[in-house]
Amino acid sequence: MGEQRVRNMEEFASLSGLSRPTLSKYFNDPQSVRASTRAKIEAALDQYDYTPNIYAMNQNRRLTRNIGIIVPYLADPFFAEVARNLEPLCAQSGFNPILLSSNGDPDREIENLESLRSIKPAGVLLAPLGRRSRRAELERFCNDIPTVLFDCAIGDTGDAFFGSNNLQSIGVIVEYLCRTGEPPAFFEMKDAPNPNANKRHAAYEAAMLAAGQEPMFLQADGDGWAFEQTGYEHGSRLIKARALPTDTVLCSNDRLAIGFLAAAYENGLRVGIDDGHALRIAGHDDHPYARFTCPSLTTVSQNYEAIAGSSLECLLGIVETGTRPDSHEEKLFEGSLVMRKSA
Amino acid sequence: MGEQRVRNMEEFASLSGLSRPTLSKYFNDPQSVRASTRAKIEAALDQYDYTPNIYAMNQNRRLTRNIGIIVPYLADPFFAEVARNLEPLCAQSGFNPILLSSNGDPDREIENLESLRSIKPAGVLLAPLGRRSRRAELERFCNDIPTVLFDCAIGDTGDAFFGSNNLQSIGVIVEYLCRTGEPPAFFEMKDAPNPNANKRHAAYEAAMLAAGQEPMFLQADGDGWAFEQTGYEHGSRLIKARALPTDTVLCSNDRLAIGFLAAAYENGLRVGIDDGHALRIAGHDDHPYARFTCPSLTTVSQNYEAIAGSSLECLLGIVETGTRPDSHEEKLFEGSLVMRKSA
DNA sequence: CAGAATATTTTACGCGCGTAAAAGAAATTA
DNA sequence: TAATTTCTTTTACGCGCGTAAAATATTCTG
Repeated sequence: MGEQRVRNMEEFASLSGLSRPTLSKYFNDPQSVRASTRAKIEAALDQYDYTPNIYAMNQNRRLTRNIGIIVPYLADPFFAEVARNLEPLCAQSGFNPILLSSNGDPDREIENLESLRSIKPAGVLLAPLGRRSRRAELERFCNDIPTVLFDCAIGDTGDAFFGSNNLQSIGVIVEYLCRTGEPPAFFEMKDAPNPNANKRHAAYEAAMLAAGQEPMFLQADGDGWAFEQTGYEHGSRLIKARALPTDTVLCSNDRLAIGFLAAAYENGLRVGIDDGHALRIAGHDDHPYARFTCPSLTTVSQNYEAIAGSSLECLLGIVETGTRPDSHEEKLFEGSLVMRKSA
Repeated sequence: MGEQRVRNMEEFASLSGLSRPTLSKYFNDPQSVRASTRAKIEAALDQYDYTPNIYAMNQNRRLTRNIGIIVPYLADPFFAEVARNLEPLCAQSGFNPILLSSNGDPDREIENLESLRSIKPAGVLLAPLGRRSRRAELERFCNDIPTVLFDCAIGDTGDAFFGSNNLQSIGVIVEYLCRTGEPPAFFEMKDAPNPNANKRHAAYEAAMLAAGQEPMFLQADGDGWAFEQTGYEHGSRLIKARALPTDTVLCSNDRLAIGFLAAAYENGLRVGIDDGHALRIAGHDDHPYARFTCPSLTTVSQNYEAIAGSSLECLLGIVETGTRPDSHEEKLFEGSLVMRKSA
């Protein structure tokens, strides 16, 4: 490929026998020049080593091709997986993903947004922290820059929101648990950082009432994003105190369930659906490791791909048409029951 | 804070009663102007809403303040954790981290490097894929741009390398296992994507010989990064075929061990160190979830923080002095035994 | 093949900032 | 207070590209 290094577009223009503005047009959109011209350019591109200076391009363009992606916690496998999938999708559409993690810290969330702002992104995909997010500042950002929220909604902030239908998904698993054994108690964080947790709380309550059962809540206090630890500690406490009101526990998410499973195991409680079980434990999300817990975790899957894919598609639509929707779109994807061995 | 929006440095200069070059100097390094001047600038910064245009800055600066970070697989908790820690460290030093994942694909690894190249980063931290990496292209990149490798070395490519001392860490756990029970068989991938796996293989062999034992290898074929799945499938096969040569298995990494644990559990094998155990399983890395497996996983910790921290420190040193070392530095951190319940 | 439609070139300007050199002002030293 | 050092201003140029308008060339249509 490239042998001779070319400094700038001017030089490359004369080498390829074309004018600089034509090349500028080509680099903005290869389809915008005649096919014969395009062939010439691409031949020259093959012969010489030249790439336009991104900074000079972005300085003058109305719109960069940067897409910001902000997740609340990168070490959470759910978000790592989403980020991993989003990256190539962006690239395929000719956009440049900028991945940032808030690390569970509302200040960092805002810092990330401000740092994105200075990059003049075409748009951003934001999975907010949730209840602790600084709402006013988020809204100000969304007003200035096309932003699609996913995973967790903040009122009707942002041009659109894509997430899971917690009402449906919790409904499905509560119904399943009630049908196949004792009705489940609901294990959750007392101060959940994420409004999804509140929705799941409400969904559980509704589903239990619908099944003619009395809701039972088990609430752990614990801070931040160390869900497994919280699940383990509070789970141990409950088991040791024999404070479980039923033999079935539905955890607000799989990470809590993983911790609870560890607690049950260490306290010699046999978890599962086979005869002689002492406890059934179910989760929510279909975490990448749910398949490998002992026993494997019964849960409700979140449609990761649909959520990530739709969010990006929606954002790119806004970016490419250049018109922001006047109404806040919102779409919730249904979860499906994943029956394994733990419940 | 900022009320009136200021377009450019020129305008901000006149508003703050200073000259543009002085401001330019300030934004490059606040310490380079007199304290009284700095106070004036910061007062103005408080009063008006102005941030320099990054693109214009980077266009003309010899050096950007971008640090590229490339990891082989973002959904691997080890790398997610490293990335999560690296981000704020960069920011604290006034650098801007750009996080990219190779997703296990050598082509993407090179694409990521090329995409970084166009951003003219001050330096990059690279955890390469390993054996599948395109070595020649990596080296070309490292010649052009200050690059520190971590986790996995590729010959002596890069200005420096920071990783784990596999010889020592495997030695420690092999010695422990031999001392406390039957000598371990070594469970690994047949075609490991990562040279660390080869080093661990050799380290196991050496440690076993040193302990006067015959090395025993259990090799799974499986592709890519789905280690848990591979560990589970091959583990099930071995257990069902009663093909384990000893009651102790040392897995090349924790993710394999997590899969193996699941296989043992499903096949009714009691794993652990207490009396009556059928199997002992150990891992390597101290994966974030190793604490929560059933039973909790005995393993050797990698010093994540030291590896990530030292790599960044080294890179920033190179960047800030502007001189690249003439010899390839290499530092290996020792792992420490983490005794839990599985072995 | 003429005329219309479309692409390309030319020309010219602007973006927002870095940077260098010389001149001027302020702070420090003796 | 004068001399010296240090910092700031002025002036001027350049970076690599976007973009607009008018002139020119190419391709398409009938």
